Amino acid sequence: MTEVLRLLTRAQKLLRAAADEAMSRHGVRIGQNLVLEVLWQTDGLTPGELAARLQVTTPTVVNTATRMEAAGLLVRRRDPADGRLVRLHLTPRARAAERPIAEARRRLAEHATATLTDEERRHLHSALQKIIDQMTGPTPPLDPGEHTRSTDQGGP
Amino acid sequence: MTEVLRLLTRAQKLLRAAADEAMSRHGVRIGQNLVLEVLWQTDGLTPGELAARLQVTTPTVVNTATRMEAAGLLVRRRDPADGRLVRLHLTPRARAAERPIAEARRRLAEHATATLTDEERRHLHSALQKIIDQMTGPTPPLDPGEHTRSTDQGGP
DNA sequence: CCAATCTCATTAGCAGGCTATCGATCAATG
DNA sequence: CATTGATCGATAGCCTGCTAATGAGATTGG
Repeated sequence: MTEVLRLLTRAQKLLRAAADEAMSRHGVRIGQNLVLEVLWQTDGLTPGELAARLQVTTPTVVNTATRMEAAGLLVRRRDPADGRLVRLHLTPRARAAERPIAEARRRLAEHATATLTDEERRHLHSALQKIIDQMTGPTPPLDPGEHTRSTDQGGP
Repeated sequence: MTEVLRLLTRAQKLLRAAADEAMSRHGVRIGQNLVLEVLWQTDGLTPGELAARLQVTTPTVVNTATRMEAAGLLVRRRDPADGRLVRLHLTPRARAAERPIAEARRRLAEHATATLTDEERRHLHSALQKIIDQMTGPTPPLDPGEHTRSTDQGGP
């Protein structure tokens, strides 16, 4: 029963390590890749917006952005209209990494699921989705609009 | 195609967070739980042995053991026969946590897979196993002796 | 027997995740 | 207009994982 959870953890760890190794060859770490995947589509988001899309906390994005800035992958610009906001903009270096990284990602996914039939992939997909629904549905950890609220549900 | 990987990551993250939260109620964090699960069965292992069984590196076990020692969950004893070895022994406090934590783990696994049929669980299990086999078998991520040096695949 | 080597645990330092807190800025209200 | 409250990024500090380098102790070869 709990065996499935162990397999899930193990599989995810292997995939994460493989992804990190592949992307590191292009100067991008696994956590940075998540930010890139969003910014490649929509440049100039704020840390908070990114955190919401990536389902991580704002400090995680802030720290990752700092490392990416040091690596020359993005720059911070204060929003002229709202001084609280910081907008993250990709550099040409980050844009240049898009193709090879997307390709590496595709190859990894293909390799990992190479021994699965299409039906097995569909089954896997739906089973994972059910688990996610079960974990997020009955006890929603996030309210739309609210972000990273604590899990405290007891009254005041 | 890469969607399955995303779902896998997301599911694992949700489960990990839920497990950590549940175990924290018993004074045990998620990483410490892994060590406990092994030591409950076989007390007095060394950090290296534990690392091998848990499929993590030795420093990870050493650091976790240090935190667990501070939390009063285990004690370090030098092996009398071989001064290089350190044996990790559980305290009564760690033994007392076995029941409630096993129970919490069981409940979590049950909850997470509650909406799956037995057949779906079997499919999920085998699909994950295939991915793990694929990631560990055909292309061993590390050659013994080789050190995946990153960011430089080009010639001399 | 002693020096070189090997084996282990530890330490240092990084990445990536979290919560809690701070400081700055904006918005609303008196 | 000034104060107050909300919002947002940044910082501090923790846990968990990794690699590389250190150091103490065992083995082995000469």
